[in-house]
Amino acid sequence: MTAPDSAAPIEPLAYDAAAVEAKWRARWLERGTNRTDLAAGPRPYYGLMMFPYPSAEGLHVGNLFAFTGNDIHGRFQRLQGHTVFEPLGYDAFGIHSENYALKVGVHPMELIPRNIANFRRQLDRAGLMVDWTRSVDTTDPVYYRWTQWVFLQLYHRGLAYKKKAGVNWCPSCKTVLANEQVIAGECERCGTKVTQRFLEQWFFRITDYAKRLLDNLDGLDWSESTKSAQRNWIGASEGAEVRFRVLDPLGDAGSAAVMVSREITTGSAEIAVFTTRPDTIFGATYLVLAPEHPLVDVITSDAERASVAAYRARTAQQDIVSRKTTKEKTGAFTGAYAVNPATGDMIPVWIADYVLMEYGTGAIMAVPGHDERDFEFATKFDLPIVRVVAGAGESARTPLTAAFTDDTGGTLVNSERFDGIPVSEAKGMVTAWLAERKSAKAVTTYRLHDWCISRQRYWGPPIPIIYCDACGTVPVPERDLPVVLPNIADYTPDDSGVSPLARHEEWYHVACPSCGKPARRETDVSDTFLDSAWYFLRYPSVGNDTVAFDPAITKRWLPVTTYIGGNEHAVLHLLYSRFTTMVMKDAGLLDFEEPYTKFRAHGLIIRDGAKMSKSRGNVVNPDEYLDQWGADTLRTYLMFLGPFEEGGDFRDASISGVRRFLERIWASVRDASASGAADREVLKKLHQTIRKVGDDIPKLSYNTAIAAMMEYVNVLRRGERAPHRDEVLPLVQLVSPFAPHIAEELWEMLGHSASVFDSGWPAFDASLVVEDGFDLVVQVNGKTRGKVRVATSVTQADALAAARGDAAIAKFITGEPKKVVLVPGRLLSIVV
RNA sequence: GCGGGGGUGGCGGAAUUGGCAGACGCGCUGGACUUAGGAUCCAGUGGGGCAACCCGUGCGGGUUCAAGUCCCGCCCUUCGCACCA
Repeated sequence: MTAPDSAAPIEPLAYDAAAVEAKWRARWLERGTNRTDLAAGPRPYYGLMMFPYPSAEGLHVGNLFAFTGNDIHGRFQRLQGHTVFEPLGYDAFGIHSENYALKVGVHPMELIPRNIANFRRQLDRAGLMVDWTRSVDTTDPVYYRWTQWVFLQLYHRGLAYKKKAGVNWCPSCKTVLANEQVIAGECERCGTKVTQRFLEQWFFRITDYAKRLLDNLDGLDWSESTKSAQRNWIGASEGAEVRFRVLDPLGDAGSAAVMVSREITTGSAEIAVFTTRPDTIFGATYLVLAPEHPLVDVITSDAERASVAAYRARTAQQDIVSRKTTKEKTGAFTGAYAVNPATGDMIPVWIADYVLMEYGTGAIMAVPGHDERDFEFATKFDLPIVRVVAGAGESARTPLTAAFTDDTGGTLVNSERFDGIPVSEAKGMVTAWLAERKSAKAVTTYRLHDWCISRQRYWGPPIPIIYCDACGTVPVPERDLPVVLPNIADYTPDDSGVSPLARHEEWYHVACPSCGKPARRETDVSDTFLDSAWYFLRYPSVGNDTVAFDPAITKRWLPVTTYIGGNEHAVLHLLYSRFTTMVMKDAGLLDFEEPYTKFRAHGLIIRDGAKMSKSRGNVVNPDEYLDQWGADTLRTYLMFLGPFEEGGDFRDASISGVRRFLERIWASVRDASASGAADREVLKKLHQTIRKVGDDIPKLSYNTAIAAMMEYVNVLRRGERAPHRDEVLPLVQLVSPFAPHIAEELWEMLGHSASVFDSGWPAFDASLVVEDGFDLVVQVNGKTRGKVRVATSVTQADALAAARGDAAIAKFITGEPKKVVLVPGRLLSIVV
């Protein structure tokens, strides 16, 4: 029998990911599917994702993972009827770009646009619902004009100031290094010994906002890990500031009695210290100042001047990192003495580098009996150690072989009127007692430092300040913004420690905006964290070049509804943008002070159990996977390999399962029949799935949502049954946030002409999932012995009867039940 | 040291917050269809045992009819902070 001329049976249309994806990329562009109507769309939903640094290597699967997770969330919100705004831009300034440009010998102004073009190409393939008409590029003068404007707002509010600060300096790279670039006192790149330099730098007074930044955290819907990292970083500690009077260094150091009387008449200097343990003041046997402390010059005796100067010089040379990590105690005696306000004793004043100028008051009262560092120091320099706290089973005379630092269980000893009082109570009591005598006050100190925004480099927005001999420091008037970063050929940093911009004469020299006389520009550029501290304010106002952010559109779209990003920015970026927002609020420019209502940190994609890195050679290039599997498969796979907030291990092996899942959906829709009726059991599973996926997506439980859809497809296709159209149509909507291209194609195959993303979310019908009975699990003496089918509303007595009627279970019910517990809808527990 | 996550089959991971441990996927085993299978489909798959059953969520205790989940004491791991007074 030969077939008639109608040829072989028609090949069923196979899923061709590349064709489908190309078709829908073009269609979305042409229809403007991803453009957001910012002015009129109902129920605004601002779904922000952290913008990437456009590296020369191109998009990383880690970026893709993060963006996809955010995109799914955004597409889901759109299906729920929100007007979703999902912008994306480029964070392209900074030392990374500059160093890379120097390395490959291509100017950043040439390199960055090239990188951005490549990023854009890759991002377009990823199927993100990004509104590209409102993108930002931090290196574009159209953008950084407003970054400079933000600087000026802070400057005008007295929140930007200049001060000298120590920085890590690599003499070989001729550049300032961040603390994390210093490895064991050496430059991470070239291995040269790092030194410390003092440079005039611009700072933002973020410490003025420490309390607000800390207190507001409680009310934010953020990942707990992120809030905790911020709390850690702000580092509030409660304690007391205690003042110690310094004795006249010229006096006779041999007699305490004489000294005390002299000191009252001369009224010499006071040293303020910060302590979290005011209760231990009776054990404060010496004071220590940071070597940089301004009082050191005042109090140092002639006899000690040379050794103090030598010690200070040595400290000034040391790099900042090794100073903080070298535990070996060093120091020098100043020759001065102070009075312990609790005991009246004369105690020596030392300087040591274990005391940091930038924390607290830059001075401490040393209590060697109850602080490990002080104990070590006192032991080394033979200073007195006094016990003032006794732990359980200890007395005032129990010798101290190490510092006793427990501040929960102890009671005070050798502390006069406070003897016997528990440490927990004594803290407040001692502070109050000292306060009465005008020697102390309760204070909270923060670990947070002011934000240094100066960079002595080329690739950043110039700080908009002009120095005039007549007028002093003059901010660039807003009408003169932007201060354009000049395109200079030689942007290599040099040994001067001054930005390369200083070498560009015609840019550097400028007329003073205030008096017109010759003046000079600030040559530092600002930190990239300033670029990203306000970018979310800009997106909705992109295109409006008369303001940084339009008040009406800002009111409509901000604060950001959901922000998703990596935990590597949990501290600095998020803190700086919160601070900037608070300042804008205080300036009356915004009516909210927390920029991100909800923040979730995504996890990290690792490979072979390790973070992806070039040196390890385990970096996954998304292009390869997009070519081989398509964006829909890669997206869904990335979301399936683990919980979104934890990340997961990328492995080639399991991607095929996800691809098979999409193919099965494709075949189900292709083969669906419109005649007859949908199967009731299948519909039940469908509606359970609608509920599950709808519950899981908002929780970012993408992996379990996908698993639920896979389960449904297994039911749908069981035994190679032919699905009904009503069984597959809602599935296309469910899967669409994950696999948008194939969903659009299938939606069209089902006869729709509009986008699936404007079709709404399938309705969940509770009546379809009602079960008329269920399998009751029966436990006897705590062990599962079987299950019986019973009615949903079964009573305990009926359940027990049913269990007894099942031979396999009944044989374990050996006597009269002592106790019976029925968990409705779940199980029956019988104790015999 | 302080703070935040984690420890579940061969692997990635589920488990409605105290209620059938191992959903879903990979891998593996067997089968079907095939000239063929690295395609597709079906079935099985924590360990032990012929079986009835027994044992199993890092370790040791405890609470409970019932513990991966709660309590106490440890171990390991990962991330953040750290000479911060």
